[in-house]
Amino acid sequence: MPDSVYAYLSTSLRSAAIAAFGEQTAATVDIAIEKPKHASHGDISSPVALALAKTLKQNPVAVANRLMAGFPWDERYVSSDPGLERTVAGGFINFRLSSAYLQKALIASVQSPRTFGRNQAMPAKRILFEFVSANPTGPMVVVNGRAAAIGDTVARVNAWLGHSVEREYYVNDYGNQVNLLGKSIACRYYQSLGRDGAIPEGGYEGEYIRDLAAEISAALPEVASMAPAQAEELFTAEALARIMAQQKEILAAYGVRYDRWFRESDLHKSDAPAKVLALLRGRGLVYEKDGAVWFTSSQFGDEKDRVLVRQDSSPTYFLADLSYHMHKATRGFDESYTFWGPDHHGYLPRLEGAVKALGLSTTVFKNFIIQQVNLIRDGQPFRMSKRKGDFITMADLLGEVGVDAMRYFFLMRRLSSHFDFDMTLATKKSDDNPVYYVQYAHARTCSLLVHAQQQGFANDEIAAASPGMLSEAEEFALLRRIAEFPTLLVQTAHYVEPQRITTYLETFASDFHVFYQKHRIVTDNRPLSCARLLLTCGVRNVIRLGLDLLGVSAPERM
RNA sequence: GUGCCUUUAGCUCAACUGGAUAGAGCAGCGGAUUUCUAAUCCGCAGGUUAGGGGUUCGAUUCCCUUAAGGCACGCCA
Repeated sequence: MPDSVYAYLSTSLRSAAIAAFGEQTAATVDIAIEKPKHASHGDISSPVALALAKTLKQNPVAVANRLMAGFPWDERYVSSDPGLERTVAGGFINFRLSSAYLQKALIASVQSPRTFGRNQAMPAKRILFEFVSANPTGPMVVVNGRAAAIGDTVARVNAWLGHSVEREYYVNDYGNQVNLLGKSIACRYYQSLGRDGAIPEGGYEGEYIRDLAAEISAALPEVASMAPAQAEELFTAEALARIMAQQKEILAAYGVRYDRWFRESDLHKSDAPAKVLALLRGRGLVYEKDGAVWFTSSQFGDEKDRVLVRQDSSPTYFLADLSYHMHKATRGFDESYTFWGPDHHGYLPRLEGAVKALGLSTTVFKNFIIQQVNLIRDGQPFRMSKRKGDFITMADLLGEVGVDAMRYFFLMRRLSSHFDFDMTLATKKSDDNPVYYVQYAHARTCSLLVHAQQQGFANDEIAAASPGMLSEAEEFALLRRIAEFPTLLVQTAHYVEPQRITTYLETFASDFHVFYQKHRIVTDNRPLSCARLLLTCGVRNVIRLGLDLLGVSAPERM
């Protein structure tokens, strides 16, 4: 038995098409299953007859009717009651979910909330998610917060679906940037001792550099007696450790825990970069020019060739990144997602080109750019200036708006959209803040169940209620929402679009508020009350589950 | 200059990846509470989907083009 109505419909429509028009014709079309825009069209529909009509050069309605003549109706999924809905309209084939299907979903959401929505049909995969990976040379910025929310939630959804997920943070603790970090701190340290010296070209000038210099020299007084080069090294190592610890702390407070912090420097300690170089060289994709070693990335869609090994024979970030990808490839993941910041979109063509050149599968390695974030305060764009000191970091934003609003807001939009974060709205505890709207619906279900208990409704009695008592339009709307949840998760994971969950929760919350407004749940009619309380349980579980996947709390009282 | 992202109601965004009458929230206006939470609900109004062209039964979605905004263009990471 197919585990979803989608699977049932697509196989059934396929076999009906074969029966009606023969295998050859049926094979020419995809069986699309979609949710109609208007509820009056049914719960699920398929435009397959429109596509077939084109191949057959026949009237779509006639094609649809012929196709449906041999359709294998199954009441466990859809209702075949012709009075319920016109099955064929304008060439679309419309279905209504059966009561049996809806009731089964409700029971599942109430009885096994810890597995509701898990996809048993899908084989479990091992999936790696790398995200944030901010340079350990300064504080994390607001776009890192967006990446953290998205990467973590996509990982949560995949884990929920039954996959084995790992979260990884790539630490760029090697090369010029970290050297500059150490030099900058050393410079501030010597300045504090009254010695001369300027921050090196391209070095870090933020206030936190002074703080690090003071903290480290206080913790490790022996730095005073060290030669400058040695002191620089110590400052570098110690600063990296401190910055990483701080990043971990902030991310943990934000609800994100990584399974692994992968250090770039470890790659350089091994022969991994040399191996990648040899591999590319063996394929004739490498050449020498101006004393450097180049990769022919222009053959792979990049605008020009890129350097792998510099004139001074040190490896570039690019080469290290390729060896990192090779390393990931040897670890046996079925899929490997990398979420990049907006500043990396120019980098992806060469990376994807090289990944292809290395023979790595592009269906395994998937890259996503998370677009920039603009802060809005009091309706005005908040222009950040490091010099003036009015710079808002990820930690600042977290402190100001809190985990719930911050994660929720970052998850409201698709990754590719440039996001305006309205700080004033996010901190507002009012009805125009969507986080509270959804949380309030959850709190309402909880207080309703508490109220029912006080009125003498026992949990057992509610659990044994008959969902067949539910007949109002508002009740069916909620049943459909619950039944829709498993598909929502599959699609969210497939398209990597977490905003589907926030959109879903908002409409779901709205449906519940409407239901609540229109119907009294706890009444003298005991069987009906129990059925409505059962429904309320399902609503509560699914909203809570959705909020959990977003990393947003589900308060029981507000 | 080149590449990438974005452009849908006054504002912020959806539209299940090419389907039916483009939908929500906020803001605006008008209503609903002797009731299980009014952080709620109901109604009204709001559109040439930035402009133009193309592809086809059908386009917000795909292609071309123009415009606007943003980001990136290093032997940094």
